[in-house]
Amino acid sequence: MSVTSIKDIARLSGFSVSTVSRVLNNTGRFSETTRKKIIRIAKENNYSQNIIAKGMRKGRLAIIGILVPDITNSYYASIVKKCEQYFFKKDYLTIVCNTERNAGLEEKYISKLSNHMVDGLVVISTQNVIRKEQVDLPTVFIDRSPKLNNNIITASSDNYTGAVLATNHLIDKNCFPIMLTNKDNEFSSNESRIKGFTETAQSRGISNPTIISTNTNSDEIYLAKKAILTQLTVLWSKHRKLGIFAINDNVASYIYQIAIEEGFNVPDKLSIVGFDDAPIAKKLQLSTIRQNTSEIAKVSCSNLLKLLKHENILEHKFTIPISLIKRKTT
Amino acid sequence: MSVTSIKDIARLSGFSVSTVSRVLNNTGRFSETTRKKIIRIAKENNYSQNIIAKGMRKGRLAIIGILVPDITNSYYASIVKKCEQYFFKKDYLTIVCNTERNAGLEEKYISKLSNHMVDGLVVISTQNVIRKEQVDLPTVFIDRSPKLNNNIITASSDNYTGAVLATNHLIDKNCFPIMLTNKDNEFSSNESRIKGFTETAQSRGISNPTIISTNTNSDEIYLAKKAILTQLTVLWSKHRKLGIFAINDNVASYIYQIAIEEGFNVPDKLSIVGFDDAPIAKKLQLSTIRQNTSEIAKVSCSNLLKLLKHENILEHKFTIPISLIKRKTT
DNA sequence: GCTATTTGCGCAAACGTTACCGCAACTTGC
DNA sequence: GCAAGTTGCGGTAACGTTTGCGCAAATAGC
Repeated sequence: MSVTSIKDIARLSGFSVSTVSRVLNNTGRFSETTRKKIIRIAKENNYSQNIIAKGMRKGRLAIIGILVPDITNSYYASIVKKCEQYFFKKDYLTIVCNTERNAGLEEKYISKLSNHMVDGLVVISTQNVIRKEQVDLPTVFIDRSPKLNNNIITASSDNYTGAVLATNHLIDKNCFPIMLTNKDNEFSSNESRIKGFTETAQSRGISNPTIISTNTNSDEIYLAKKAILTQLTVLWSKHRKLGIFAINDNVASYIYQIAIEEGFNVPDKLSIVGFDDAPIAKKLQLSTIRQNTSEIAKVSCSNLLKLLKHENILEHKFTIPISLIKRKTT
Repeated sequence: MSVTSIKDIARLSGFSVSTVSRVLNNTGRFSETTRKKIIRIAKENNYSQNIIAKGMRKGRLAIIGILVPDITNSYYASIVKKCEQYFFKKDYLTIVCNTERNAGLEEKYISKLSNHMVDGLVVISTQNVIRKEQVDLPTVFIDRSPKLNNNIITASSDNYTGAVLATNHLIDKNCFPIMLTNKDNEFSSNESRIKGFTETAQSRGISNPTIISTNTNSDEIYLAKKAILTQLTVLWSKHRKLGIFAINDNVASYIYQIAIEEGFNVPDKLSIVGFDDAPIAKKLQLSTIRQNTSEIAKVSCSNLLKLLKHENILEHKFTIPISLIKRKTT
């Protein structure tokens, strides 16, 4: 029930409020007998600190805010979960905000989180809130381009190398490389992957690799089927074996579905590499580029906490290694 | 930067702290000219309320805590997301806690969330923390058996009817029904489904439907393949067509994978119905029982808020309708 | 046995709000 | 023009902590 305050414990134990506080926080000076008595009475009365009052005094509540586009996406969920667990071990709780990539919502969330609600912020993959956020809170960005600003902390996968790995793998398997990516490629991670794809293909003597841009939202991608098939048909007239590097596993699995429906042999006629190593990739045995979400989370959280403790930050841009997982689609 | 306090605004505007507070909260009496001046000065100085101080005064921070086994699970993620969005619309923020179904962790989270950190709690599918939770906070339970206690609010899918729908559907398709479920069926949702499955089969004249219990964790289920295959082979010797009702879509998709690998024709030789309508079910075109996560979230959140406002709660057990989605595996 | 240090504890301010209460000044009603 | 009501505002207590300061008592040093 804990309706008891520190005053009650003081009254019941016969000591002053300050002595009780010192005992309970194990700071300052008090005798062993005093300690035992106060602890006993506190326990008997089921006392526990009022966190708000403590926060008021300390100026902080020990909460971290996470802005994430959509917790339902397994890649984001994986990062958020690991951040939450990391923070909890360090005695922070985590407020999660689904922003839907909606700038208006983001602003609303941020203004709610400001004013001492949270100690710091983890922001995953949002575009244009940067102005607002810098106002207030110690922040770490995940999946945002390191090049945007020099004074903010960012952590993201090594998207460029991921694309290099995928592209080389496809070419090694004698595929003509095709990249299937988002239509709205405002995300720097996308840019890096396109760059890695193009440069790798060119370095392997393929001057004109194909890039297909389409809407890749779960629902919208179903509309792109015909257009994709047309492009594939054209390419098959020139190349025996095609290799698709998809922007994520969701898209890759969709291509895989189409291949099964249409009877294209995978991987003999069409090879597929996804991105993320989401559960679906494991389930369908898709080859993919694994993003190390544990490491992304760990780097982000540890550096945010350093920021909060005003420790020296050695670097501001963290690039997390990435790896190729070979499965049945290549 | 908002280092400004209400006192600064009072000083700068020439009014008292109380007048400023009244204007800013739009309570009590003040003149229009006063209002304009104070608002202007507050804006100029980029003032915003210190949420902790306000919380101290009000006794609450307007935060809700959610205990969830694992945010990485799409069914849970979907519920958590909708709760978060619901609460945010009502001006609450949401702290998310991944409990991993670990009783020790649950207790730790709950004790962190108590002491005025959160106004209320949403608890998803945990077993034995009920004792602890009842101590403190207004709580809504999701996916817990309504029968456990009469004074707590619970919301869960109509698992019984879900099982009835699935079983009838399989029998309608001339399948001999098999249920594939968790080994540790401490969850009431599981019990209800088993009951629905058994009773339906019996009512359709099948007195001995098969129930296979195994570990259904993502990793562990891979170990059960041989045992499952053995059972299926035995049953095929007696029945032309088998129909598996799987405890969730993850398990269903695993069975589907096995069927493809082993060359069992789906749905002609083996039909499959999953549970949840997770993304994987849509992707693989699995027939399944859809849980209405939106409705579960809505009912849970709205009733928790009623509890917080001390409104009358009309009922304490909410059972959310469920539906059969027919796709390619039946 | 006297000074110097340490120990144990209490007082009170402060964190930034909100809200009750009271009091002028102004307005209304007749 | 006077009583009654209304409006606009300020003073201040309170929410439950933590913490700097001070002081008496106990202990140590020699």
